[in-house]
Order: sequence, then C-alpha cells, then structure tokens
Amino acid sequence: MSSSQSLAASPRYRQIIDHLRSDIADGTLPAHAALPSERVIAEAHSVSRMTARRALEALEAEGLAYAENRRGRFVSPPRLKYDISRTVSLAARAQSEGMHLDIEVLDTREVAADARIAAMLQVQKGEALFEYTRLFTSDGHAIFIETESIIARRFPEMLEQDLRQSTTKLLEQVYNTHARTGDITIRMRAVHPEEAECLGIAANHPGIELEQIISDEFGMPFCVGNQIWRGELAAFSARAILGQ
Amino acid sequence: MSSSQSLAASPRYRQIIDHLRSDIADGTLPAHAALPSERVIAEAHSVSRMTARRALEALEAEGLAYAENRRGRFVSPPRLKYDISRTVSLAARAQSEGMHLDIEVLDTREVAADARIAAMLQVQKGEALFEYTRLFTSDGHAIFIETESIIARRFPEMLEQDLRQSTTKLLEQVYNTHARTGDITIRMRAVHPEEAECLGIAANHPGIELEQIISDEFGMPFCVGNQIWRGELAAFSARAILGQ
DNA sequence: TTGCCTTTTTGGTATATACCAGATAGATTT
DNA sequence: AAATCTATCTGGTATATACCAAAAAGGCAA
Repeated sequence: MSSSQSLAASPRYRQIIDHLRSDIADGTLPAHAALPSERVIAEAHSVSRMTARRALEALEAEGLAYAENRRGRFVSPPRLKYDISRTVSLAARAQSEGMHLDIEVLDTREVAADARIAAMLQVQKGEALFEYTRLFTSDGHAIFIETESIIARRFPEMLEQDLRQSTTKLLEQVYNTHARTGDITIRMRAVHPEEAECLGIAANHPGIELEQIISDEFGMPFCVGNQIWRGELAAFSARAILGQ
Repeated sequence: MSSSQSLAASPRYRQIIDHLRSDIADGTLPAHAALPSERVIAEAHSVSRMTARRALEALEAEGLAYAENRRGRFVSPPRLKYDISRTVSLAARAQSEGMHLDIEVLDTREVAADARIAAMLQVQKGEALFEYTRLFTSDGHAIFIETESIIARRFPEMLEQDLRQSTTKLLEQVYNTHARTGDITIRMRAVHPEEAECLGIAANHPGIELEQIISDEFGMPFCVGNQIWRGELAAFSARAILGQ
C-alpha cells in the first residue's frame, strides 16, 4: 500500500499511542487497568499486530504502561517518591507516608567478597559476606529488587534474623550499628531476564539501578545495597547543599 | 520451521545479543564504533532482519548501544558521572575532571509562568520568565538537553548574556545571586521525538529526566532546570547524611 | 576545489503469517 | 466443593516482504 503514512502524516503507530495516551490521561484507563491487547488494537485500528505492538512498546518506554509476561499490558500507577538524601530505609519512610511496602525474602547466602564489593566495603577480597535478595511490593505489585551485602564477621547470625523489615533498624537494634552516610549511584539500564521474572514483568523492561554504600558514624562502610527498580515506578529526589 | 528455539534453547535474538555484547566487552568494538547493520547481522546469523533488529534494540535498552536516525547503531561510551549533591553546575565540574563539555544554545524566549513552574518558583502564575534551552555535548556527541526558567525581573537582560557557560557562575558574577540549595528529582522516561532529534538519536530512546529547583542563600527559589539525558550516558551520584 | 547528481546503505514503517507457551476462565468430572 | 480438563486469551519468537526517507559515498562536471 503506497499511500500510507504519506504527506508528513504521523506514523500510524504514533496515532495509536496518542489515542491510548489520552485514554490514560483522562482516566478512562485507570492505574493497573488492562490495556487492549495487541490483537484488539490491530483490529480496532485496522493495522497489523506488529504495528499495534510497536505502539504498546512505546507506551512502555514512556513509563505509561507495563507488560506482564503473556498476561497483558497495564496502566502504570503513580511513581513512588524516594528521597535519597534523607532516608536509607525506604520501607520505614513509605509507611510513614501512608503507603504500604511489603518485603519478601527471595534468597539468602554466604559468599566471599569479589574485588568490586571488597573495594566498596574496604575489606580484603575473599572476606566473608552475608547476602540477601529481597523483593519489595506494594499492593501486590512488584516495585524493585534489592540485594544487600554485609560484612559477616561484624554481624554474626544476621541471616537468622527476620529480614522482612528495615535492615537499617535491624542493624541498629540488634548490632548497635548506626547508618550515618549513604553513597548512592543511580543509572538507567534494562532489567535482566531473571530480574524481570522476579518482578513479574517482561524482559528488557527499562529500569533504574540504585547502588548505595552505607557507612557508620566512624565512616566505615558496612553494607552495600543494589536495587533495580521498575523504571516507570521510580522518582528519586535529593537536596544538594552547595558549600563553596 | 518448527524446530527453531525448541528444547529450552535461548531465543536466537538473545544469542545475537550475547555475541555482540562480548564484542563490546572485550574491546573488539570500541566506544562509538559502528555495530553491524541490521541487514549484515541478519545475513551473518541467518535470521530475518526483524530478528536482528530485536537484538540491536535490546542492546540499546541495556545501554550498550545507541542508534542515530538512519545512520546506524554505535557502541555507547562510558557514562558521565554527575555528583548531584555537590554540584549545580555540571559544566564546571566536568571540566575540572579533564572532560570537555560543549554548550550550544538552541532557543531563548520570554514566557509567562504556568501553574506548575509558578508553584516551584513561589511566584504568581503569569509571572514573566526567561527560558533558554541548551544542548550539552562532549566530543561531538550529545549528552543531554537542558531547559532553565528564571524569574525575569530578578535577572534583567539575562538573555543578552552569553549562555554558553555555567549559568550558576553567570548569576553569581553578573547578578550577585548565589546558588545554595538544589532540590532535585530524577525519573526515567523515553525521550520525546523532538528531543530525540536535538540529541541526534532515535525517538523513544530511554532517557533520564532530572529536574532541579535552585534556591539562594535565603531559601528563595530563583531557577528551575529540567534536563533530559540519554539514559545510557548518565550516572548520578549523591551522598545522603542521615541525621536520624 | 567546489558543487551537484546518482547510487548505495541505513534504519523506519508497515503488512501478513505462523507457531509456541504461559495464563486464565469456564465447563466438566470426580 | 475440589480437582481436572479444555478451549481461549495473552504476549513471545520468528520469517519474508515491501517501500520510504534520510544519510553517506562515489563519481562527475564546472
């Protein structure tokens, strides 16, 4: 068909995007509502399924929708605001703001520090570490996966504790270690296939990785945390104070 | 062909990803080198062009490659580190780290504040603002676009200044206004088609939006900045101090 | 050297088709 | 009521094809 999309008309997949975007904006499609399936859109707009798919994938890239594997696509809820300059423990803060965060422990293990983590924690390579991976959900919807690595000799029996709570609080109450600084790095990347499975979303979903090194009141780092967020759900805020 | 991809073998497009990823990791394909084109990959791996495309798009999502419109796909360079808790002016800091940032002024204009920006700047809706949009590049490669809005009556003749420099410095030297705090919000979203054109990349490219409200030593906000970064090029760092 | 034109290459858009595999809902059986 | 089966829905993977438009490269003429 040689007449399609001619004369500077916007591409058909973009017209579909605009249509769906306005349905989301005006509330016709509320948060977590199912978007029409690829086949339904293809039929309704008289395009091929691949074109419908392109439109839906663009909405995902914009952060307006997310896909659950072979289940369908859904409208993204509002983003969760995370103030990185005031909180190490997100769980505690979310609860104080009326939001409920659930924590599920996916895995716990004891490992030897590799070069990268050893440098961050200022210990020898090979130092024994406790690691645990946890899934944070709200309202039944996965938000991010976190893996923390702590120095084993400093926190004996740590893995026997109940890890379904703020570890900052746990380390304070049980081990008398107080978090004082967090050095944070944020970058964008796609979620790996395994992470996507935990999060219940499609592989290659855009995500934000947040890594933090937590140190005590003496400046000694004792914990490295690595979070991978569903990109469309995160909003990080911080306050910079400019000495000079 | 019913035998393809059976028996838990990974999908063919993922095999192509792995192949290219290792070429990037071991330096066979250095930063900014052209990746093989869709047609070349299709031929080399005996897959259809669409499958080759899926692999390349996944590499983009991972942040390992970027596409320039109808020009080809290229290997991403290392990320630019931006310490948000110590700098408002990225340009000055980048230069001090031996990196050269070029600034190009895309547009300047005088507008009336809309409700959103008025609230951020604590002025009446309709207040006159100066706005300018600038493109930041390094080594000929676009990194992010920034639009700043400042209160016009506080900075007369601002648009007649040379905007190809750190505005923090400019406001200090010309108007004796000192930036003291920056309230920053970071979130992931795709770049809009117009932004993509400025950045010289394909539409829907994953990006990171950084918004900051800059206030003076009296706590009065005087500037709102909005940056949209090519997601694969950004790494934001911050230090949180936990005052309990 | 400069400017122009043509050819080639590149990704962008779009269709039509096919089969697979996980998820789900409804009907049926126990 | 609980378990199971089954048809149907979903997106996931994959092929083959077509034409378009921007970009780049090469050749040619002024």
